[in-house]
Amino acid sequence: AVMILRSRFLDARRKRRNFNKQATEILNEYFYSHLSNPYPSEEAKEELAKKCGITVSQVSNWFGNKRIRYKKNIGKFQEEANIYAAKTAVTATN
Amino acid sequence: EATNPSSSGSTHSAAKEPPKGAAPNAPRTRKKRCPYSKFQIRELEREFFFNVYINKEKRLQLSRMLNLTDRQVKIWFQNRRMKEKKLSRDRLQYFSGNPLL
DNA sequence: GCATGATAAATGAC
DNA sequence: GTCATTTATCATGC
Repeated sequence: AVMILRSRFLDARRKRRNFNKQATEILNEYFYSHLSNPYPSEEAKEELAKKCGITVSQVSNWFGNKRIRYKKNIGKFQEEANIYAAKTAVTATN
Repeated sequence: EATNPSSSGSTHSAAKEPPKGAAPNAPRTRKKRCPYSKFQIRELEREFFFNVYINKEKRLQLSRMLNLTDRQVKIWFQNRRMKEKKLSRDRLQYFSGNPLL
């Protein structure tokens, strides 16, 4: 039984599973509200991880991928940026 | 599996190195990431199994055998130690935090 | 067929 | 030396 768990763990790292929509919403919300400095602190990462139901490493992976893919093609993310900008604007007024 | 998928077997000789002094303007281009071959990985892992920290002598020897720079070997061991640490963290979290499914 | 998460080389701060 | 990161590559989801 232990061996089954162990083997499952070992190859479970690269068996990718998409995050649920809510987690992606939370991550994007933070990213686009800190677009000038999208580098969450260790504490912020832990809080994001808890809220998203993922690990801190996964949060780091997400931000690493997001930063470079955003930088590489800002135009492609423009619509997404506007959406979350508007969303944070609404929450700010409330 | 025997041959190196990365072209020419040499991962550094063909790569760009800072000009020896001809061009003072230094747009030092970052070295392109070059995945290592199965053979290179096996030998590096073999040495890593014996000792996580490699001394300079074995490092030079390995770099010549694998056609890598000593700097590449040094960095590989650094990254490999970080990987080991992360694996330990993940294992701990996986086996302690979760109920056995 | 690309989007996306994870991993592998490479750099730099400290 | 560690360690967060950048970048390209890998593997999978859909």
